[in-house]
Amino acid sequence: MAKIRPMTFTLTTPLYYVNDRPHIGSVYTTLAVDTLARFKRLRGEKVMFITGCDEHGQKIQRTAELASLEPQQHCDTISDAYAATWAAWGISNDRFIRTTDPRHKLLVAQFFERVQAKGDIVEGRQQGWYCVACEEYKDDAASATAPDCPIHQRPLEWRDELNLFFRLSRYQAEIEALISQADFIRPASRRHEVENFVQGGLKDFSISRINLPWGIPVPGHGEHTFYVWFDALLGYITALLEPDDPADLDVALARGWPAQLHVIGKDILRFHAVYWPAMCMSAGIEPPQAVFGHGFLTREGQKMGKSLGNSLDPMRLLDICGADAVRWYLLRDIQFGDDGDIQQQRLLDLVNNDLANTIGNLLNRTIAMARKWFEGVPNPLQLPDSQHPLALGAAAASAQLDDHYGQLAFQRAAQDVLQLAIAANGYLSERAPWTAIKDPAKQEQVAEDIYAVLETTRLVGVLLAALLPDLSARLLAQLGLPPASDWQGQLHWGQLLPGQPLEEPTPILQRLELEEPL
RNA sequence: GGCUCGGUAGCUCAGCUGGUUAGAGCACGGGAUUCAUAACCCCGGGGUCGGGAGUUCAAGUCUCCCCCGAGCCA
Repeated sequence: MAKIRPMTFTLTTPLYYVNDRPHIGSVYTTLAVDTLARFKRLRGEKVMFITGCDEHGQKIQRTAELASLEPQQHCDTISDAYAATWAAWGISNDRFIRTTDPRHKLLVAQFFERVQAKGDIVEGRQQGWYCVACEEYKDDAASATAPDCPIHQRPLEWRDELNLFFRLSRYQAEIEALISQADFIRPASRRHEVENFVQGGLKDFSISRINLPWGIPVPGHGEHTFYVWFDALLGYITALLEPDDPADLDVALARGWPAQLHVIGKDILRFHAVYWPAMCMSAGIEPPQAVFGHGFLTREGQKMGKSLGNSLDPMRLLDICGADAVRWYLLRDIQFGDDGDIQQQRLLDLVNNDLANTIGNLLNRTIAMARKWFEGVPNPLQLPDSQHPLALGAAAASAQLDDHYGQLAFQRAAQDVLQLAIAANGYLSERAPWTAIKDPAKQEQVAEDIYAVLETTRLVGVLLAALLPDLSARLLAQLGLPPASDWQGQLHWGQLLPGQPLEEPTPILQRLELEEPL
């Protein structure tokens, strides 16, 4: 069955909770989504890449109080830190939405009205043990005396209040149907988890809190504010608004809903794959088309965290290693979806081997030969054509890359490009132009070989554009070319201009050498 | 406690519906080479595929039990 392709490919990172400054996990998610967004753009699709911050809830209010700040001040600070982080890493997001945006509040109200009109809002009494850090009720028995949150190791708080409930239970069948679609929840391993949960029977969940000033007021329900999770995900829709658009739900939806893909950490899969689609259905809005829950990062085998003091500061990492190196390491070495372990030695090995030695040196050595023997791109009588082994290799790499990006298999996509560079290096040693050039009768052959390898290197640069935008641009610049912008045109074999002069090469990436731990 | 997913070379992992001497990258050792960021290219060592039993002509690959780890739900 052919799916109708919407005009806009909307994809999102989570809206990061402003409880604390950005950590490496958020960077990881965002880098992955950035890569996918760049890939889609290179493939000629219109992309709407959304990220932002989720800023309401009791946890934020308390964190602000502890710092003697107004919640809004606190949110501004952290939110700015996120925006600055993305700018520093060169993230190509089209939107940065904050759930404290005035227009967001209006959309939440409109959304709520729709859900209420549908008869999906009821009053109920919520009793139980609550973890503020999770912003979640736990299943501990009411008779427990002083339970702790198993995740946060902090005391749970007893709550007994009147809340508004969303009648999630009404959507049991529809949610089951939705998540049974093969590609709705990925990776598949996590789908079973959600299926299990849903099979257990969906229960209505409370969507409001009383006595919580730091939240969006529930229209028509005086003292209630929305539970963070009810308003947060709507940020994906608010984000679609153009700067001059009115705060109107339908206008926003027309700008690019449904989202094609929500990329999130595995911990919030249920909210995105169950609660959120049901809320959309209730409001008469199409649910998102897919949710991908990736794994978590550890560091040298250990969980990262304040308590262990082994967190990896993203800004420091960026300063020391650079965005290219970190992007390469995280996306090339960790299967997206699985948990991954960050190891400093491994990072150095891979970055130095793959980027500096294999790809960087390929460019360097090839340009050096071209300059030395041909004063630029060689101009053989017969240009290597699209049947040249390297041309075939490049075409194959490109096809596989498409496939792998489609599966969010960044690791494989990275290896596709790397393989092409390895093939080019292998071709050089096989042809040994440095020997052949000594024989005047072989000048023509050398010209052909160098042209083929230079052209392959160009394609390596083009294919790298989504994964390593900066390094790709630096590589192409040394071939006298602009950054890759359109794969349709730029992936064809044979675009290097014969006879074009080449500047003296400079390493596109210095080998990393770290004396101290990151 | 129930369920799910893992346990394959020193490290990180591929191995689809069972079928030639179990693979890759990194690390390590050796060789070749000089165009190049002491880079590139080639070769090699190393694994009783968590343990045990079973099914089969044939099992990392299927079944059962056990051990270990992670997760989801209670």
